Amino acid sequence: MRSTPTLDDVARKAGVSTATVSRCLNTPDRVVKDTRDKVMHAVEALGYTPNFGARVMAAKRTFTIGAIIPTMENAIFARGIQAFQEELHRRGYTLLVSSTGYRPGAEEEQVHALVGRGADGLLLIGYDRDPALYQYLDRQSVPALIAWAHQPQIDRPAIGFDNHAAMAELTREVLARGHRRIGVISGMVEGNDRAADRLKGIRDAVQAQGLNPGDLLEIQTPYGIETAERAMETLMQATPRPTVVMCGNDVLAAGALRAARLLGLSVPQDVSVTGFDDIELARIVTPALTTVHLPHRDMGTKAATALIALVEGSPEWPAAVKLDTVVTLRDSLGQVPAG
Amino acid sequence: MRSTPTLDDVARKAGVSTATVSRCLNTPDRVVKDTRDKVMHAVEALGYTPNFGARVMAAKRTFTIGAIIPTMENAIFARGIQAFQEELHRRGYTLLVSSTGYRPGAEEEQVHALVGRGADGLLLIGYDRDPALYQYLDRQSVPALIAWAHQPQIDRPAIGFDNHAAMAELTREVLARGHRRIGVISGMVEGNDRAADRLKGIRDAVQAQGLNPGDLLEIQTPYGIETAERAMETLMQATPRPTVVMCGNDVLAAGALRAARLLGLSVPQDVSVTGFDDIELARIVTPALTTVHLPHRDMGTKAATALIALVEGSPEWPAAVKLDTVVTLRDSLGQVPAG
DNA sequence: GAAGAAGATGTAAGCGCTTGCATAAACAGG
DNA sequence: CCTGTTTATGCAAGCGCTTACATCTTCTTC
Repeated sequence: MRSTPTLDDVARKAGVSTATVSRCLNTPDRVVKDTRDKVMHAVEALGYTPNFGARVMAAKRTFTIGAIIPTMENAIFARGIQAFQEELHRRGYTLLVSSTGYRPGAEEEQVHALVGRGADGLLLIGYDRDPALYQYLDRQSVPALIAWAHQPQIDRPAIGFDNHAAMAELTREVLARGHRRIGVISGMVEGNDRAADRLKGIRDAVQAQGLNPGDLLEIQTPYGIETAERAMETLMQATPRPTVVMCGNDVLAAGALRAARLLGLSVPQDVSVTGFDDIELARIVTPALTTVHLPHRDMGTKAATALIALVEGSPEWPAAVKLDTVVTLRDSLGQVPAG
Repeated sequence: MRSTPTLDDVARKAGVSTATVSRCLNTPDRVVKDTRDKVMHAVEALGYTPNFGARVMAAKRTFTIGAIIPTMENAIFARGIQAFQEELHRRGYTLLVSSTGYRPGAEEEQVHALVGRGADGLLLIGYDRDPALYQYLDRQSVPALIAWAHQPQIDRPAIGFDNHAAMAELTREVLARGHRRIGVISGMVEGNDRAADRLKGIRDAVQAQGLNPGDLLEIQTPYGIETAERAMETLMQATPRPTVVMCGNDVLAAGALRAARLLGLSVPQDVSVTGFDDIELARIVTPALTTVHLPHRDMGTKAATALIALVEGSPEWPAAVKLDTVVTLRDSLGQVPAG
């Protein structure tokens, strides 16, 4: 097993110094064409790839961005991350993604892994994490951009949505249709500020209407179709039954819809269902979901631009950017059933 | 901006040599508890993280696996990759994912990036790629495992499904229900052997039945709900109309279903639809999709085990492992309509 | 209590690359 | 043809870490 060729091998083969080879690869115009050809030829012949570790160590710059997301299974992140990566690529950066699988402690691990690997910047989801992690990032002076969330009062670069306001707005639509018995299927709020904000949005909107948030029938459950089905079954056993079930995201809503169908309930005649995110799923299910549209791709692209600006130390970036959301009315939300 | 602390800083602060610090971090049991505490304390205080590049360079081993997938947007890969990552993590490896977005040439780029970054092994999707890339990997002696595909005649470590056989089996079910006018919505087959195999599976099964594969109404389209809708609309304009539309995957099928609904056609009374993959989507849409079930998570887990074995130079791994698929009958496939 | 074994720690040589500085080559102008 | 520039290349010092080997401590054991 011949070991992989090094700069030195190339240099020797091309009959030049390692410095020249390095320059050929990094700043080709500082090398005369003739030499460059010789070098490139040697590179070709040897099948040489620069050793990234060595390069980083010597050059202090990696053009690598890391992203840590809770899970890859969720279309929500997939969408935005894909756009994020596309924009990064366009700008000459490489994206490395890793996921925590909602495992506690995993995020810290991944941050260390990515930072150690020389990531120039990090994309993180939501604000909610151990302050020590922020400290660590500051100390390492690795810029981090928070995405999918927006809390203007927190002074961190972020880009996202006002989950609270968006869900409150959707709730007002629900209330306007006469619904008063409201079921809620929320994601787990612990360590997930998106889920927490959405839940709070419902509560606050209900309260603003002069109703008692304590009357909400809330269930928290991990994201997933199946778990949502279980939750829906439970909610549908309450007496009197909720006339609407608001879900923390579209995946949960899809599960709720499915459970309703299996229970022989029709949506929205017997019970209404709402989602959040407006992923493709929302338009595929029957009936189509009333939900909150989030501009995921747009966010991904903007996040890339912002993070690069941060990394390259560009002038200024407003601490927190808020992207607009749109309550999107479709068939799954109807008037409260008579009686 | 204080620069990030190095092994040296830690050593100085703890009053030991760098070698001791390194040992504390890598082989703690070779250091007496007392010293270890001192060192760990210094590490803590300084917020030290080892520089990965340097470590790789010195140690030649990264415990990093790279995966290159066409896209993250597709639940199909997401599922398997998530399982892959979970297993890797359990075994002490870190997964770095990057996606090509079906961009030609992107895969090569990513392979170089990952290999340069010291990936110990790579997970690649499908067989179909420039032979030069395989050569390169061999030369660098970076083991690569091919997933999501299975071609026993090719002597490369792989784990996947027999897409051809599976689709052929599904086709026989379709034929058994009397369908003869068959529409096909396939993914783009160029550079995508999964799509190509599935398509061929249909053709061969049709031919085996004594029919003419040339009579199939085939459309190739990029993956996506919308594109599938367009394709379905086109197919439904044919006269006589196909009585069944077989799709290259569940996402395409979901689009076809949606288009059918919009056209006022009911499934399966007016037209049947089949998918492939059996992602969650398949059970959520109405009617539920008849499709081919692929054990994605299982494959992800097994792929991790296999790749680690390859990386660690374990005895032997059968060149190509085939996982079983199951034709799963649900409501979207019915008997051919009368008349 | 001395000799030897076993264990803990330090020393220093790289790993492959970039880059400031020195040197050599090429060119221009008189 | 010589000097003064400009340009192309080489030299060599690290970058932060691991690890064989050397050295210094502790234990054992008789």
